[in-house]
Amino acid sequence: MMNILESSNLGGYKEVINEVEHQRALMMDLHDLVLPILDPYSGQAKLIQQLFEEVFSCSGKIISSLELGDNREKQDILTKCKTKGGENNVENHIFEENKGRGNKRRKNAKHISSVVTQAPYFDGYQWRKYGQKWISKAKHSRSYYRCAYSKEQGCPATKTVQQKESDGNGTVRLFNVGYYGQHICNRDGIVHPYVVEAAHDSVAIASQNQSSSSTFVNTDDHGIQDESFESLFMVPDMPEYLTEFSDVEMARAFEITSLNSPMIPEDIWA
DNA sequence: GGAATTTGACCGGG
DNA sequence: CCCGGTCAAATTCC
Repeated sequence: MMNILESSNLGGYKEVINEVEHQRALMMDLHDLVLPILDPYSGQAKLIQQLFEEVFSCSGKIISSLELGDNREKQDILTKCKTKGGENNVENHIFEENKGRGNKRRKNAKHISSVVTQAPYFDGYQWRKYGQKWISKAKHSRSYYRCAYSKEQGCPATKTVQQKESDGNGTVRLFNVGYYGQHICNRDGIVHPYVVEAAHDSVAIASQNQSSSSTFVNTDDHGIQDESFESLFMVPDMPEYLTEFSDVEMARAFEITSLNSPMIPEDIWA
């Protein structure tokens, strides 16, 4: 481990990051197996949820700091090893320009980390969707979220979620989740799962967006059918942690995300 | 009626 | 000029 960290080649951190991400994916599998068999109303279930939450929080932080180290290292090497011209300042600009241009557009926030997960909505933060795009020839659209407290607290954190093109294994849906900008919002201001639970009783959250997106049926050559299934469980407004696992609807929704439910149209690209 | 989402427009970098 | 990130009007949801 230390050897890897100390190594000066570009792949050093990446290896560790990959391992942690793998660990994360395994934890997610475990999570998906365990949650359904728990009695949602038992205190035990809450405790287990909490433990999962903490584990994910930890690995998230590890990945985050490793990515930062990785970026720093890459920049180092980039500045040492010359390349063509002033062109590679571009990367530096992205890192520093947060104030340079006073205006909004374009990645003003630097990339923090990327995670591959089965549960892109479970990361302990609340997000609000602000966009969705079909990316080049990707099979799935990418959704854009910003911190739910971006307005009240000016939190610059954003994230993108895009389903990975499956690498043959058809049983698991993986999502690429990219995080940009550091959270500056007050964590105390964030409602915790258990509070939320008490606050509003169970609703069929997972189905609330279906109707509105049903207009999005297109028989183009671009697997747009995907979109209809994505809307089945891509619940932009849902709290991004496990919280609602205590209610049956939510547990079912997550089941859909992780298992290949027959209710979900097959990926026509598979 | 307010809040959140959807979706096409817009913008800017490469 | 294309691509992808963001805006914002329209729409939906509660």
